[in-house]
Amino acid sequence: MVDQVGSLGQQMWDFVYAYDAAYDRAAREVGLSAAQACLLKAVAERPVTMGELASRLLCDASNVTQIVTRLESKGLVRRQPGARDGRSKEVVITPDGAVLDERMRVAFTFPVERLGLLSSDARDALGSALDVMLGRDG
Amino acid sequence: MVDQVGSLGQQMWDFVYAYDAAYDRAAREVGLSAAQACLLKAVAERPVTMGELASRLLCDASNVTQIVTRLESKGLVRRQPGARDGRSKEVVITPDGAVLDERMRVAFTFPVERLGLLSSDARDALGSALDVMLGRDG
DNA sequence: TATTGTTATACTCTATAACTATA
DNA sequence: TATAGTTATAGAGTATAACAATA
Repeated sequence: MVDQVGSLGQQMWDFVYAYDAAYDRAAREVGLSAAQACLLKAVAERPVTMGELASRLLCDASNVTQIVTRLESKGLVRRQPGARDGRSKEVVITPDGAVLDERMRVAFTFPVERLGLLSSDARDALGSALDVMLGRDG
Repeated sequence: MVDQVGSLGQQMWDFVYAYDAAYDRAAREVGLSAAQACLLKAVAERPVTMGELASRLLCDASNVTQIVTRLESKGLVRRQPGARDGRSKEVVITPDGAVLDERMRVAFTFPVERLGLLSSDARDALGSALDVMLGRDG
């Protein structure tokens, strides 16, 4: 059992390694860093405050300030005053930003490619395993 | 089917995100950056040349130079002349480095923790799926 | 001449501490 | 006074270009 976990641990490492590398490559293909692509993705769903971005990206607020400033200077997002709280700011994606986010999703072929190698049953099994490991059932 | 892949893609994203965050946290716990921990892990197996490290870490050689220099200044690795080729250098782990690498493995509890949530059958299924997605059979 | 590694440089990511403005 | 965000600063990761030493 320990050996099974050990070997699985190595496979998991290799897979995450390949996943991260592919994400980084895709981001650079569209002219972004991985961190920028990540933030753009978060903002693409809906406007998000700076603080919320820091929470979701698991980093310091001062870091978010800089990444947003860079994306803003590229015209991909803009800051707007927070809805209720005069202190807060929301980051909103621009049309150009939405286009680039979509290009990024297209460029990041890794997940679809790899999942496409699995049988339907294997996909089901993988989905169940990920649910459990993410604490989403059981 | 497309929806299945889409949902699975999100689960995969979430899992990789959690994995990366956990690795980063573990590295910081032992006083390393993720990149430093990664290089130390590579060198822990056996001496590796600078160029080989660049290949394995998927980065430029000049980057490896800097990371190795930092690890060397912490006394965790050392450079030694290459075996056959007088131009090359091998990076060798020191006793202190080996201790820290082991501490890192202990600190990085994420894989074992999460795999421990799975049944034996689910682990088998996950292992098979990863093999296929990593192109290691079929 | 080609290759291994380093140096110089520049940009990005990241965090800490001090600060401004608002609550 | 507490909170949201920014600024200043510093260390680390990263790549490109120019370079040294060796093959």
